[in-house]
Amino acid sequence: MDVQSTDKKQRILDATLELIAENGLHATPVSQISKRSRVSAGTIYHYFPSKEAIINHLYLDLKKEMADAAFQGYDIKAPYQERFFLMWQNSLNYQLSKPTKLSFIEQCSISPLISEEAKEAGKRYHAPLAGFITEGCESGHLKKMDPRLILSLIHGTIIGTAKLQLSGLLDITDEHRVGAAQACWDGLKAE
Amino acid sequence: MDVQSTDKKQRILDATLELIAENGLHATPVSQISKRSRVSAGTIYHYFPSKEAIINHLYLDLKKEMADAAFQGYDIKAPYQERFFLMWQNSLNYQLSKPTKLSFIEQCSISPLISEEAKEAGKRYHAPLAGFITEGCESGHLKKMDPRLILSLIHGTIIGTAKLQLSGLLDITDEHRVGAAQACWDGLKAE
Amino acid sequence: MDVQSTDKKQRILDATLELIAENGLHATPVSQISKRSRVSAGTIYHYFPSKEAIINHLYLDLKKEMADAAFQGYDIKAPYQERFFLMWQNSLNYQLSKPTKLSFIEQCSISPLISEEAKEAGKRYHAPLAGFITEGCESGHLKKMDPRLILSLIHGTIIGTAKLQLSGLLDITDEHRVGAAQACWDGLKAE
Amino acid sequence: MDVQSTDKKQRILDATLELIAENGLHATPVSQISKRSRVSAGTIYHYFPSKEAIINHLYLDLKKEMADAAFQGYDIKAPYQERFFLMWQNSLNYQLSKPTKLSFIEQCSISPLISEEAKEAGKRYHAPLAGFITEGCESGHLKKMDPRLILSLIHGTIIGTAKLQLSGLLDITDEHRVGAAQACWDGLKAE
DNA sequence: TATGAATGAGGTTTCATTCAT
DNA sequence: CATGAATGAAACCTCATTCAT
Repeated sequence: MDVQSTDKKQRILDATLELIAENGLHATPVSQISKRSRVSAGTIYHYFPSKEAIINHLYLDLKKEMADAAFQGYDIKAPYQERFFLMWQNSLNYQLSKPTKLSFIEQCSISPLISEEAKEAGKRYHAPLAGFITEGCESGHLKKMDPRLILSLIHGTIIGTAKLQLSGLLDITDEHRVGAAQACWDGLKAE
Repeated sequence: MDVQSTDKKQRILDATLELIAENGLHATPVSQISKRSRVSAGTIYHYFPSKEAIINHLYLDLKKEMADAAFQGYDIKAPYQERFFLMWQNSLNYQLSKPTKLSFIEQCSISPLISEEAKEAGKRYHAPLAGFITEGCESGHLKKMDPRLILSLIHGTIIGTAKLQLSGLLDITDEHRVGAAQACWDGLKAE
Repeated sequence: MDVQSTDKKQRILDATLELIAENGLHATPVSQISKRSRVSAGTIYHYFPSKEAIINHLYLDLKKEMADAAFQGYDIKAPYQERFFLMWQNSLNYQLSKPTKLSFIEQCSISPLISEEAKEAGKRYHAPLAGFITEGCESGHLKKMDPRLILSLIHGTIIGTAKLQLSGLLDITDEHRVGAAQACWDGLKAE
Repeated sequence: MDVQSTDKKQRILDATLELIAENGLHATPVSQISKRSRVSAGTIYHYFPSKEAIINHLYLDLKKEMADAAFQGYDIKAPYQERFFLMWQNSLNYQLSKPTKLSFIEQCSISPLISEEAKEAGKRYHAPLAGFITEGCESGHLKKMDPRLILSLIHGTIIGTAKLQLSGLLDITDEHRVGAAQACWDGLKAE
């Protein structure tokens, strides 16, 4: 696949992401994706077998991107708490800087449009994060709870904070970021 | 509106909720709502002006129900922490016992299908909860953070926990409930 | 049929006339007729077997009314030309004073909604007018042309003048009325 | 737009015209237009944004065609009366040879289906005709009446004559044509 | 590879009419 | 007689997908 091709495929994905974030999963016909991406309807079907496939592809791309974002600047030798804060902030920053992506993921993650296969693959991207939590539990930095529950609680606080900004209810300042991360840590750290 | 009528209206709402939880906001045509509710398509439009109206109605109903559920057994004279745990558990129990409702709300809360008007009205149901948080901040039981941020963090932990069960990743036991609630409290209580 | 009944029947006819004049033959559902007439949908079907029947009834009513209107103040002993002007003016005045009726008739007279039977019956109301024209031809007051053609030409000038006002293009003053009637007479009188 | 496309668009317009003339503005569903034109329902919406748009387009097409037809063989150097007769006959011939078009226009000209915009545009096609009338008034060939009224009277006699044939009441012969045109001229010429 | 006209199944909604009350 | 909730056929229109060019 040459540059031209990669470009078109990406434009299709970008347009789909934007439109679904703007207008919703429903209300995003292929014809609009075609217009926004400047790729003809026929060509879209050259790159993807169906509309559903575009969405599943996008879903996986984003899942991977989100997982990767968390580890930006990660230093395995840093103290556990420091790494915890880094990853929490990384994740929140990602969500805040790409609101369309949060909107898309939230709409799709429940929808049956996403195949079980894609959901399964999406979970695999969580493995490093899950490992980080397990490490914390075992090393005594985190409470003795099921790591999956801890991960969900962390994720919940990040999404909760990001949605607050997304919904326009509160502008998330640096002070809010630090406070929220601290609250999350205070709740999960072993006493 | 007599009993018969109320019944039909409710059947329409129930069927819509179930179908959207099962199949997604998209992929729930009126024809299916008609079949599932055993109310003819024409009659559906006798009770609601549009499909959108059904969904908005449902959204508001659920928002109210969720807000009310939180206050079940609320005793204003109980200690603050006790009330905090009660409401956290109430909310989680609600989400766990009505997984279709969580699925529906999560799909809709971002979707442009929900009118700004309905979103606004939905927020009003949060007022008592918001008041409870503000009280905690002012009385020194909770950290000095923006009450809206605190509320979002609490909500995030509840939804995060509930989704964990909904996705089949972990069966939430009583022990998990207590642990998660405790973590939430530990993170937000004034030290 | 008592007064109450007559009243309801008339209200149905009046509402139908108004609505069709306002919104067109299409775009006038029975539900609106019901609302405007303050007669329930079910009751409408007590008075008329179908929507089509209402329209046919209305059509015949108006045809008769128009024919009658032409002869208002008719004096058989008056000179022919005087009677000609009277009837021309009567007819124009009728159309100008009841624009909804002109609008209705123009929309229906071609439509296949009007049964052949009703059209036939409508024509019978023209008999006196046709007789008046025939008389003029035979007495040498009018040109020696087919009376049906003469009647159509007269009718055409009246409708043409009335529509001019109806369309808002020109406000028909007394001077215009007289001028148009004179032109019609000048065109048809035997030289 | 290639020949194929033009062809389809025209077939849609032709089918719509025929069906409305036959069955009325109401009672002409898109499904029938699709069948008669041998263009799938979906494709119809590729060429026109709505059914209303088809009808408005048709309306304007016909208005232009009618206006153009009047001037067929027009010779500016011919005497006024000769030009008057030419245009009157041209217009009548047009209406008689295209009865579906007359039926369509008569049904639409009042209907609210035709947008104000289209009505306005339709009127512009009358400008040359209006100019011809004004010229006659100013040159002393026609009576000193409002040119708009004169035009309406002429139009009324043409439509009246054409409808006579359309309704099957009288077969319009050449003799009738000449007689009617003469009557119209006699009525409007300056004495 | 790329296009976009074409398709027809299926979406939402309307409506004339009926019937239990 | 009167009502209006109920119906389901059919209206208008959209959309994922295909295919001739």
